[in-house]
Amino acid sequence: MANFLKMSANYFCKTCPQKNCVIKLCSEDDMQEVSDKKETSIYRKGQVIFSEGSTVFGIYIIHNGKVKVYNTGFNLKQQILRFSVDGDLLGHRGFGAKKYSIGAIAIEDSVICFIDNPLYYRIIKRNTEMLFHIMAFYASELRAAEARMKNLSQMSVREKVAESLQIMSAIFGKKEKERIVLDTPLTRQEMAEIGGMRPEQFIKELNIFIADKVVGFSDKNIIINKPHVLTELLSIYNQQ
Amino acid sequence: MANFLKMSANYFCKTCPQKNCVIKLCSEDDMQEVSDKKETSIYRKGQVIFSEGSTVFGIYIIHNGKVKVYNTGFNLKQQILRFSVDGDLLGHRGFGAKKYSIGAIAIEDSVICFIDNPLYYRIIKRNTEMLFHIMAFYASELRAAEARMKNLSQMSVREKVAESLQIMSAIFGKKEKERIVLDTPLTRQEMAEIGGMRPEQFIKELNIFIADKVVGFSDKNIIINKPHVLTELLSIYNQQ
DNA sequence: TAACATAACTGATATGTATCATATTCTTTT
DNA sequence: AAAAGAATATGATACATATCAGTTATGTTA
Repeated sequence: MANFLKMSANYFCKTCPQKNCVIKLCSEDDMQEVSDKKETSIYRKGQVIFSEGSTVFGIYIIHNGKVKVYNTGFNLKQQILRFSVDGDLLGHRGFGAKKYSIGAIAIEDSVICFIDNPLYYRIIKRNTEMLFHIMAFYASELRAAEARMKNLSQMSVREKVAESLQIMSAIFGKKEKERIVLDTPLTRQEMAEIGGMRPEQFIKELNIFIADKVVGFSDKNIIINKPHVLTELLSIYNQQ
Repeated sequence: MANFLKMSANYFCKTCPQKNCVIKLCSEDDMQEVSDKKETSIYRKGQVIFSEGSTVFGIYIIHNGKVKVYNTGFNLKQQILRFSVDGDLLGHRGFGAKKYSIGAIAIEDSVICFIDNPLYYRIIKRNTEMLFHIMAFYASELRAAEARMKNLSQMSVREKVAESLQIMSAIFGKKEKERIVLDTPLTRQEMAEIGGMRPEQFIKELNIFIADKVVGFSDKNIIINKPHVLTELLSIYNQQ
């Protein structure tokens, strides 16, 4: 972990380059206190950050990296609820609860800061701007969760695959002219879990998109050749 | 609306009997200010409180009554996201947004207080206890939404009907010994929309529960004769 | 009370989805 | 480089669900 020690010099909140972090909305004093007391760790790809049923001790903020937030159903079938990326809060669903109802796993090497509850509670009491930002974040996540709830119950497998591709585009996509390259570490299984599908279903529909030239491959990456086709397919769900 | 004027005497926050209202967590001064500036209205059964796409001006609190919160999918298929009852916040998903992404309709005559955003923002800034209560409420709603997201994508129609019956029990159920009487104004269509189903599906599965004596009728009310059968059927989704 | 409109219910059928079995490709390990 | 294991892919089949058409019941209005 020499790597960790070398990097940790960047983890003073004041000089931290992560501009999306909510701690940036704190007063100078509070930012200093967080800087002193937070614990910053590296999570390797596949490593568990917290798991379903484990105790809530505080809140996490992603310095950099990517995390999948999931929930295990019966017979171990998982549903991916959300991806969290640089600057995102993580574990905020646990606010006011004793145990996490969901789990979080790093899907690439990630640097994540942890702030314990007593400190977190103190700073949100004192920093209105940060607080409003967090409340607005909760509200937007609630809207997103409910929109997906409706979508999952109404979409066909084909549409779920299209939506999953769009969600992955937002997280992993790199634009190349018209095309979007999905450089993602996700397995087909995990891609299927975004839309609550089986891997076979995902693969079959994906291959239909490939036959239609909407999607392609390059260096084993999925390439979305015609993003607008997906957008049109899903437009009936996204209007307003 | 003479009825309204007569009742409005009860709507001074200080003397209001609604103990679950978050305003009860405010300071005396703030409660007085809310009491003066809020607008209390009666919504008749079926009346729209706010609709999808309408502008967010503030927040609602249910003095008494019952409200369905829904989202319209394509070809007008609706998904009921949640029921809100006495003391609940309503419209809080709109926090930080310009427009509502969801709609709310009274499903029985309801008395609802409205607080505009400037006032709401002022009081949550100043009242930490209220604020923490609201944040915990957001977190719990997020957990509930995500749990239902998983359930909707994994449950069979039979299980969705069982879950819908449980959800209705929590809102409309009156316990009579072992049995639960569902005295609800919901149509079959609306019951189906709780679980994202078609009314035919709901009715068919409901009748199978009736054939199995798990559910029955009395005075046109649905009676859940054996609540434990539903609980067992859903136990695989609720463990942890 | 009759007529109408809405809601509730039933059955048949087509479509879509889940599951299983198996084949192929890729990746990792020795 | 060979072998083993994992991930990906494909096809066949059974099952569940969606949809449609039509019937019965209920409630509302004139």
